[in-house]
Amino acid sequence: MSSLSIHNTLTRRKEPFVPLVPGKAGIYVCGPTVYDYIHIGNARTFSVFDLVVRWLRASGLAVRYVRNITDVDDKIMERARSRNEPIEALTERTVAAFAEDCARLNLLVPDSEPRATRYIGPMVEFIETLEKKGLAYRGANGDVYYSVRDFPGYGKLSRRNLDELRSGERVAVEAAKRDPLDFVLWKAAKPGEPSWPSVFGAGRPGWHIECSAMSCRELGETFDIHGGGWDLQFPHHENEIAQSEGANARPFVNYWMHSAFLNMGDEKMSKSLGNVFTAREVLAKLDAVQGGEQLRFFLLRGHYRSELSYTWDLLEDAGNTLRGFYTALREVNPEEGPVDWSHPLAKRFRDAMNDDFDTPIAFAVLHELRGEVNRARSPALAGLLKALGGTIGFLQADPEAFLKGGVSVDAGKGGATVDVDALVAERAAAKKARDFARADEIRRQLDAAGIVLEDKPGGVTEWRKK
RNA sequence: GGCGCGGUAGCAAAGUGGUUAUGCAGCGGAUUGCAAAUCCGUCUACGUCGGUUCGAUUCCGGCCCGCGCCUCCA
Repeated sequence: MSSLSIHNTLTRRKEPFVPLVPGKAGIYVCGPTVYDYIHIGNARTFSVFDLVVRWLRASGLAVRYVRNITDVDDKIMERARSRNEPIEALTERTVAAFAEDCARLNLLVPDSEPRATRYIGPMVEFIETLEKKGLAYRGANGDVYYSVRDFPGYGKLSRRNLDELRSGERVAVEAAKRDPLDFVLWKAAKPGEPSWPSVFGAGRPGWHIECSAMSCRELGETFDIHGGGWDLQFPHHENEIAQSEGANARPFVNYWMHSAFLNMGDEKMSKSLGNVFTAREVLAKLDAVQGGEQLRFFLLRGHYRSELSYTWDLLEDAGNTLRGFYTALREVNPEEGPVDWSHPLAKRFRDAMNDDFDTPIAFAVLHELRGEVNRARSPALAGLLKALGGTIGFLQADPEAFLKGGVSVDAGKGGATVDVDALVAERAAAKKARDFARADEIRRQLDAAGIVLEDKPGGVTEWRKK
């Protein structure tokens, strides 16, 4: 029986996963900054870690899953100001929208979603500890900074050498910093900005400190897995390590996981290129019933450490493939039940997932299983297919409902909605009378409306969305 | 300049020192009133030049090409 290996960014290699406490796992994922809807790159990252959590649980571990919400930040303040909306109204609205997007993508609700604004106290205490240990200092401008030169090992995650980091070349360095790479822990209050009282004076926390303080509260000083997008490696996660290990004098995280980027075609997603799509923009273009799982499948069928290109064709391709799975489950009613891990295909699926979440192979196994289901028409095998898909958050919808899709069917002529069932019934009568001309006319009419008819043995006609 | 990643068939995407990845698309066949679905079969591969090896897509080196981070960023 294979066991899980995880690629650890700290060591840049796959390592056997050994939980801190046998049978349990703690995972912290850097969540959204709630000033706008999440984009599909965010969706990829969150989907990846949803997959990780699901697989850890499928492996029998009791997982505590924490994903934070950053609700105090410069971008939030700017957005609230430009929209002339109170900050809290903006963040509450965005948090609610985020929850909707997650639900469409079939993302698990984390066990805890700590918000920065509710952990100001712990953050201040954290900074106090750092100051006592000589790792933090107060600048002339009232800000409190972390002194990176006083933390041995700074750069170990992103493999950067302090002297090679030419900070300040591209951005002006704050004069109050002793070293250009020092980062802010506490920002002194400015007029019109939200602030909290503290021993450092009124102010608000820097970005990095929330994750150190909240992960410590939620998961302890040392925990198993910390995840996020590739770009967070530096400086965010490097700074988290400096803060947490500096304050606690213990290892912070055992396994660092970073998901690769999603690009727009062959271009990087960026606001200046104007090619940032929100998850809900993409979902709006997809079928109301199928779209969420289609997007999830598109995001997860490649390996999480490989870059992924977003194109409409690839999204459609993912939809075609996914429909293939559901077609098999529609044709052979799956037995409900847990995974039979003794089945050879189940073993191969597990081996693939245990090999650093190798979803391309896992899905290849599922395709083989799909073929077996169709050949053998075995409810037990169909049940295995569904159960295996379920371990990573797929194939749990009702197959017929999934294949019929969710949007109203429009004939494209005068905007009239087609009554599919009535037409199918009429066609059945025509077929019985051997009026194939009429039957084919109805087929064509429905085809034009995006409906494919499938005649089954016994005179039954199924239909699905094209 | 520093650090790092990748080039696999039409498209996507794994993996392996010698034996079919897999999917979508295409093509042929079975099946079907016609279709669809399904099944069977099938065509396109491992950037380039060398090295190691009985044998390399798979290990090593050079080269070419593409890309990322070093600044807020999933």
